[in-house]
Amino acid sequence: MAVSSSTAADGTLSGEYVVGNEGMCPYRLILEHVTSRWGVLVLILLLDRPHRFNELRRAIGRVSEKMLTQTLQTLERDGLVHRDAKPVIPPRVDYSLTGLGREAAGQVRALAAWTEERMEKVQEAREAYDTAKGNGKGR
Amino acid sequence: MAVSSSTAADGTLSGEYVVGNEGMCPYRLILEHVTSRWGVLVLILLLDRPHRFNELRRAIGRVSEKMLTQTLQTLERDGLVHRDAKPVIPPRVDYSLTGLGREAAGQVRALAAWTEERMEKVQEAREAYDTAKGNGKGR
DNA sequence: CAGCATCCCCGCAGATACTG
DNA sequence: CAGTATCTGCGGGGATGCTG
Repeated sequence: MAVSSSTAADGTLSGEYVVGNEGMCPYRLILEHVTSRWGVLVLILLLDRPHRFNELRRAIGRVSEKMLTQTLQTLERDGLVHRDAKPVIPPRVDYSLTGLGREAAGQVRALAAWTEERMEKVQEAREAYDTAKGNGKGR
Repeated sequence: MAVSSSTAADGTLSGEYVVGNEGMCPYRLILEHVTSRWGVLVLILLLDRPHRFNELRRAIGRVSEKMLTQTLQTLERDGLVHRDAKPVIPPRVDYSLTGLGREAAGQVRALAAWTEERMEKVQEAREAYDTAKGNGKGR
Protein backbone atom coordinates (compact mmCIF):
# COMPACT_ATOMS: atom_id res chain seq x y z
CA MET A 1 0.00 0.00 0.00
CA ALA A 2 2.67 2.67 0.13
CA VAL A 3 1.38 5.58 2.06
CA SER A 4 4.55 7.50 1.87
CA SER A 5 3.83 10.80 0.18
CA SER A 6 7.02 12.35 1.46
CA THR A 7 7.76 15.86 0.38
CA ALA A 8 5.42 17.07 -2.25
CA ALA A 9 8.12 18.88 -4.10
CA ASP A 10 7.82 21.83 -1.84
CA GLY A 11 9.80 20.89 1.20
CA THR A 12 8.51 23.82 3.11
CA LEU A 13 7.79 23.38 6.75
CA SER A 14 6.93 26.41 8.70
CA GLY A 15 6.45 29.59 6.85
CA GLU A 16 4.90 28.44 3.64
CA TYR A 17 2.85 25.39 4.30
CA VAL A 18 1.18 23.24 1.81
CA VAL A 19 -2.21 24.61 1.05
CA GLY A 20 -4.79 22.31 2.48
CA ASN A 21 -5.52 19.33 0.33
CA GLU A 22 -3.56 20.46 -2.66
CA GLY A 23 -0.31 19.35 -1.18
CA MET A 24 -0.90 15.64 -0.95
CA CYS A 25 -0.58 12.81 -3.40
CA PRO A 26 -3.54 12.53 -5.75
CA TYR A 27 -4.49 9.19 -4.36
CA ARG A 28 -5.17 10.56 -0.93
CA LEU A 29 -6.85 13.58 -2.38
CA ILE A 30 -9.52 11.51 -4.07
CA LEU A 31 -10.01 9.56 -0.89
CA GLU A 32 -10.51 12.81 0.95
CA HIS A 33 -13.20 13.81 -1.49
CA VAL A 34 -15.24 10.64 -1.37
CA THR A 35 -14.89 10.24 2.37
CA SER A 36 -15.56 13.86 3.12
CA ARG A 37 -18.34 14.66 5.52
CA TRP A 38 -20.91 15.52 2.89
CA GLY A 39 -19.37 13.56 0.05
CA VAL A 40 -20.21 10.28 1.72
CA LEU A 41 -23.83 11.23 2.15
CA VAL A 42 -24.23 12.63 -1.33
CA LEU A 43 -22.80 9.52 -2.92
CA ILE A 44 -25.03 7.23 -0.94
CA LEU A 45 -28.14 9.25 -1.72
CA LEU A 46 -27.32 9.41 -5.40
CA LEU A 47 -26.70 5.69 -5.50
CA ASP A 48 -30.34 5.29 -4.72
CA ARG A 49 -31.57 7.60 -7.44
CA PRO A 50 -30.84 10.95 -9.04
CA HIS A 51 -31.65 13.95 -6.92
CA ARG A 52 -32.20 17.62 -7.45
CA PHE A 53 -30.19 20.13 -5.51
CA ASN A 54 -32.71 20.93 -2.85
CA GLU A 55 -33.72 17.34 -2.63
CA LEU A 56 -30.25 16.49 -1.54
CA ARG A 57 -30.25 19.40 0.81
CA ARG A 58 -33.41 18.28 2.50
CA ALA A 59 -32.40 14.65 2.60
CA ILE A 60 -29.14 15.44 4.30
CA GLY A 61 -30.80 17.83 6.63
CA ARG A 62 -28.08 19.94 8.02
CA VAL A 63 -25.85 21.21 5.29
CA SER A 64 -25.37 24.72 4.07
CA GLU A 65 -25.92 25.50 0.43
CA LYS A 66 -22.33 26.41 0.17
CA MET A 67 -21.00 23.11 1.39
CA LEU A 68 -23.38 21.12 -0.73
CA THR A 69 -22.49 23.10 -3.82
CA GLN A 70 -18.83 22.72 -3.05
CA THR A 71 -19.15 19.00 -2.48
CA LEU A 72 -21.09 18.49 -5.66
CA GLN A 73 -18.63 20.50 -7.69
CA THR A 74 -15.71 18.55 -6.33
CA LEU A 75 -17.37 15.26 -7.08
CA GLU A 76 -18.36 16.46 -10.50
CA ARG A 77 -14.85 17.54 -11.22
CA ASP A 78 -13.57 14.15 -10.15
CA GLY A 79 -15.91 12.56 -12.65
CA LEU A 80 -18.06 10.86 -10.04
CA VAL A 81 -21.18 12.95 -10.31
CA HIS A 82 -23.01 14.09 -13.39
CA ARG A 83 -24.69 17.44 -13.37
CA ASP A 84 -27.61 17.93 -15.67
CA ALA A 85 -28.80 21.51 -15.75
CA LYS A 86 -31.98 22.03 -17.70
CA PRO A 87 -32.46 25.45 -19.24
CA VAL A 88 -35.90 26.03 -17.88
CA ILE A 89 -37.48 28.46 -15.54
CA PRO A 90 -37.42 27.90 -12.71
CA PRO A 91 -34.06 26.21 -13.02
CA ARG A 92 -33.88 22.49 -12.61
CA VAL A 93 -30.66 20.64 -12.03
CA ASP A 94 -30.44 16.92 -11.62
CA TYR A 95 -27.47 15.21 -10.09
CA SER A 96 -26.69 11.59 -10.74
CA LEU A 97 -23.75 9.25 -10.54
CA THR A 98 -21.46 8.44 -13.40
CA GLY A 99 -20.18 4.93 -13.85
CA LEU A 100 -17.12 5.84 -11.89
CA GLY A 101 -19.25 7.41 -9.22
CA ARG A 102 -21.39 4.34 -8.90
CA GLU A 103 -18.31 2.29 -8.20
CA ALA A 104 -17.15 4.69 -5.56
CA ALA A 105 -20.57 5.02 -4.02
CA GLY A 106 -20.82 1.26 -3.77
CA GLN A 107 -17.66 1.15 -1.71
CA VAL A 108 -18.79 4.00 0.42
CA ARG A 109 -22.16 2.47 0.99
CA ALA A 110 -20.58 -0.78 2.06
CA LEU A 111 -18.57 1.10 4.60
CA ALA A 112 -21.60 2.99 5.81
CA ALA A 113 -23.57 -0.23 6.06
CA TRP A 114 -20.84 -1.77 8.16
CA THR A 115 -20.90 1.25 10.39
CA GLU A 116 -24.60 0.94 10.93
CA GLU A 117 -24.38 -2.77 11.63
CA ARG A 118 -21.63 -2.44 14.15
CA MET A 119 -22.71 0.79 15.72
CA GLU A 120 -23.92 -0.88 18.85
CA LYS A 121 -20.69 -2.76 19.36
CA VAL A 122 -18.77 0.43 18.98
CA GLN A 123 -20.90 2.19 21.54
CA GLU A 124 -20.38 -0.62 23.99
CA ALA A 125 -16.67 -0.38 23.41
CA ARG A 126 -16.78 3.32 24.11
CA GLU A 127 -18.59 2.86 27.37
CA ALA A 128 -16.15 0.20 28.43
CA TYR A 129 -13.28 2.47 27.51
CA ASP A 130 -14.67 5.43 29.37
CA THR A 131 -15.48 3.37 32.41
CA ALA A 132 -12.05 1.81 32.54
CA LYS A 133 -10.26 5.05 32.01
CA GLY A 134 -11.99 8.03 33.37
CA ASN A 135 -14.06 6.14 35.86
CA GLY A 136 -16.63 8.79 35.53
CA LYS A 137 -14.61 11.87 35.00
CA GLY A 138 -11.30 12.60 33.51
CA ARG A 139 -10.94 15.86 35.23
CA MET B 1 -31.69 9.09 5.84
CA ALA B 2 -32.69 11.73 8.31
CA VAL B 3 -29.63 13.30 9.71
CA SER B 4 -30.72 15.13 12.76
CA SER B 5 -28.76 17.78 14.44
CA SER B 6 -29.15 16.80 18.06
CA THR B 7 -26.80 19.48 19.23
CA ALA B 8 -24.48 17.72 21.58
CA ALA B 9 -26.21 19.19 24.59
CA ASP B 10 -23.71 17.62 26.93
CA GLY B 11 -20.80 19.92 26.98
CA THR B 12 -17.87 17.77 27.68
CA LEU B 13 -16.66 14.26 27.57
CA SER B 14 -13.64 12.97 29.26
CA GLY B 15 -11.30 14.85 27.05
CA GLU B 16 -10.40 18.25 25.86
CA TYR B 17 -10.69 17.49 22.22
CA VAL B 18 -11.96 14.56 20.31
CA VAL B 19 -11.51 13.91 16.67
CA GLY B 20 -14.52 15.14 14.84
CA ASN B 21 -17.66 16.89 15.76
CA GLU B 22 -19.60 15.55 18.69
CA GLY B 23 -22.84 17.08 17.60
CA MET B 24 -24.04 14.43 15.21
CA CYS B 25 -25.77 11.09 15.33
CA PRO B 26 -23.55 8.19 16.43
CA TYR B 27 -23.66 6.53 13.08
CA ARG B 28 -22.06 9.42 11.30
CA LEU B 29 -19.68 9.91 14.12
CA ILE B 30 -18.17 6.48 13.68
CA LEU B 31 -17.98 7.05 9.97
CA GLU B 32 -16.12 10.26 10.60
CA HIS B 33 -13.62 8.41 12.72
CA VAL B 34 -12.82 5.64 10.31
CA THR B 35 -12.81 7.90 7.29
CA SER B 36 -10.83 10.63 8.97
CA ARG B 37 -7.67 11.75 7.30
CA TRP B 38 -5.33 9.73 9.48
CA GLY B 39 -7.81 7.10 10.58
CA VAL B 40 -7.96 5.68 7.09
CA LEU B 41 -4.21 5.34 6.87
CA VAL B 42 -3.80 3.91 10.35
CA LEU B 43 -6.42 1.25 9.73
CA ILE B 44 -4.88 0.20 6.46
CA LEU B 45 -1.41 0.00 7.92
CA LEU B 46 -2.59 -2.00 10.91
CA LEU B 47 -4.47 -4.37 8.69
CA ASP B 48 -1.13 -5.41 7.33
CA ARG B 49 0.49 -5.99 10.70
CA PRO B 50 0.77 -4.47 14.17
CA HIS B 51 2.83 -1.33 14.39
CA ARG B 52 4.54 0.64 17.08
CA PHE B 53 3.78 4.30 17.49
CA ASN B 54 6.73 5.69 15.64
CA GLU B 55 6.47 3.01 13.04
CA LEU B 56 3.07 4.35 12.15
CA ARG B 57 4.39 7.84 12.25
CA ARG B 58 7.15 7.07 9.81
CA ALA B 59 4.96 4.99 7.56
CA ILE B 60 2.43 7.75 7.23
CA GLY B 61 5.06 10.35 6.74
CA ARG B 62 3.45 13.62 7.47
CA VAL B 63 1.49 13.45 10.62
CA SER B 64 2.09 15.25 13.85
CA GLU B 65 2.40 13.25 17.03
CA LYS B 66 -0.64 14.99 18.29
CA MET B 67 -2.86 13.94 15.44
CA LEU B 68 -1.58 10.39 15.45
CA THR B 69 -2.13 10.08 19.18
CA GLN B 70 -5.55 11.57 18.86
CA THR B 71 -6.49 9.27 16.00
CA LEU B 72 -5.26 6.19 17.81
CA GLN B 73 -7.11 7.12 20.96
CA THR B 74 -10.32 7.67 19.10
CA LEU B 75 -10.02 4.35 17.30
CA GLU B 76 -9.12 2.59 20.52
CA ARG B 77 -12.11 4.10 22.23
CA ASP B 78 -14.33 2.90 19.42
CA GLY B 79 -13.02 -0.60 19.95
CA LEU B 80 -11.28 -0.79 16.59
CA VAL B 81 -7.69 -0.62 17.72
CA HIS B 82 -5.99 -2.48 20.52
CA ARG B 83 -3.26 -0.73 22.45
CA ASP B 84 -0.65 -2.89 24.10
CA ALA B 85 1.67 -0.88 26.30
CA LYS B 86 4.55 -2.89 27.67
CA PRO B 87 5.97 -1.71 30.97
CA VAL B 88 9.55 -1.60 29.85
CA ILE B 89 12.17 1.04 29.42
CA PRO B 90 12.27 2.51 26.92
CA PRO B 91 8.50 2.32 26.54
CA ARG B 92 7.12 0.09 23.86
CA VAL B 93 3.56 0.30 22.67
CA ASP B 94 2.13 -1.90 20.00
CA TYR B 95 -1.04 -1.08 18.15
CA SER B 96 -3.10 -3.71 16.43
CA LEU B 97 -6.62 -4.17 15.15
CA THR B 98 -9.40 -5.79 17.10
CA GLY B 99 -11.88 -8.05 15.33
CA LEU B 100 -14.15 -5.08 14.86
CA GLY B 101 -11.26 -3.03 13.59
CA ARG B 102 -10.31 -5.66 11.07
CA GLU B 103 -13.78 -5.51 9.63
CA ALA B 104 -13.69 -1.77 9.36
CA ALA B 105 -10.19 -1.75 7.96
CA GLY B 106 -11.24 -4.23 5.31
CA GLN B 107 -13.94 -1.87 4.11
CA VAL B 108 -11.61 1.05 4.20
CA ARG B 109 -8.93 -0.80 2.31
CA ALA B 110 -11.41 -1.77 -0.37
CA LEU B 111 -12.27 1.85 -0.79
CA ALA B 112 -8.63 2.85 -0.90
CA ALA B 113 -7.90 0.14 -3.42
CA TRP B 114 -10.65 1.40 -5.63
CA THR B 115 -9.25 4.88 -5.37
CA GLU B 116 -5.85 3.72 -6.45
CA GLU B 117 -7.25 1.74 -9.36
CA ARG B 118 -9.35 4.57 -10.65
CA MET B 119 -7.01 7.39 -9.88
CA GLU B 120 -6.04 7.87 -13.47
CA LYS B 121 -9.64 8.05 -14.63
CA VAL B 122 -10.35 10.65 -12.04
CA GLN B 123 -7.42 12.74 -13.09
CA GLU B 124 -8.53 12.62 -16.69
CA ALA B 125 -11.97 13.70 -15.60
CA ARG B 126 -10.49 16.62 -13.75
CA GLU B 127 -8.53 17.79 -16.72
CA ALA B 128 -11.57 17.52 -18.91
CA TYR B 129 -13.57 19.47 -16.38
CA ASP B 130 -10.99 22.19 -16.01
CA THR B 131 -10.53 22.49 -19.74
CA ALA B 132 -14.23 22.73 -20.40
CA LYS B 133 -14.87 25.12 -17.58
CA GLY B 134 -11.92 27.02 -16.36
CA ASN B 135 -10.20 27.73 -19.60
CA GLY B 136 -8.18 30.29 -17.74
CA LYS B 137 -9.88 30.39 -14.45
CA GLY B 138 -8.23 27.57 -12.62
CA ARG B 139 -10.00 27.48 -9.31
C1' DC C 1 10.27 5.98 22.86
C1' DA C 2 5.58 7.30 23.70
C1' DG C 3 2.66 10.84 24.74
C1' DC C 4 0.82 15.17 27.08
C1' DA C 5 0.39 20.37 27.43
C1' DT C 6 0.38 24.80 25.21
C1' DC C 7 0.37 28.20 21.85
C1' DC C 8 -1.32 29.91 17.71
C1' DC C 9 -2.55 30.32 12.89
C1' DC C 10 -5.26 29.58 8.67
C1' DG C 11 -8.83 27.35 6.23
C1' DC C 12 -13.29 25.07 6.63
C1' DA C 13 -17.64 25.84 7.07
C1' DG C 14 -21.80 28.49 8.53
C1' DA C 15 -24.52 32.82 7.97
C1' DT C 16 -26.09 36.25 5.11
C1' DA C 17 -27.13 38.82 0.99
C1' DC C 18 -27.60 38.94 -3.85
C1' DT C 19 -28.31 37.04 -8.94
C1' DG C 20 -30.04 34.48 -13.22
C1' DC D 1 -34.91 27.04 -7.73
C1' DA D 2 -30.06 26.84 -7.97
C1' DG D 3 -26.69 28.74 -7.32
C1' DT D 4 -22.67 32.89 -6.47
C1' DA D 5 -20.14 36.37 -3.44
C1' DT D 6 -18.39 38.00 0.79
C1' DC D 7 -17.58 38.15 5.80
C1' DT D 8 -16.45 35.98 10.05
C1' DG D 9 -15.46 32.65 13.83
C1' DC D 10 -13.75 28.81 15.72
C1' DG D 11 -11.61 24.78 16.06
C1' DG D 12 -8.57 21.44 13.56
C1' DG D 13 -4.20 20.54 13.54
C1' DG D 14 0.90 21.74 13.20
C1' DA D 15 4.96 23.26 16.01
C1' DT D 16 7.33 23.23 20.15
C1' DG D 17 8.66 21.97 24.77
C1' DC D 18 8.32 18.80 28.64
C1' DT D 19 7.47 14.22 31.22
C1' DG D 20 7.68 9.23 32.50
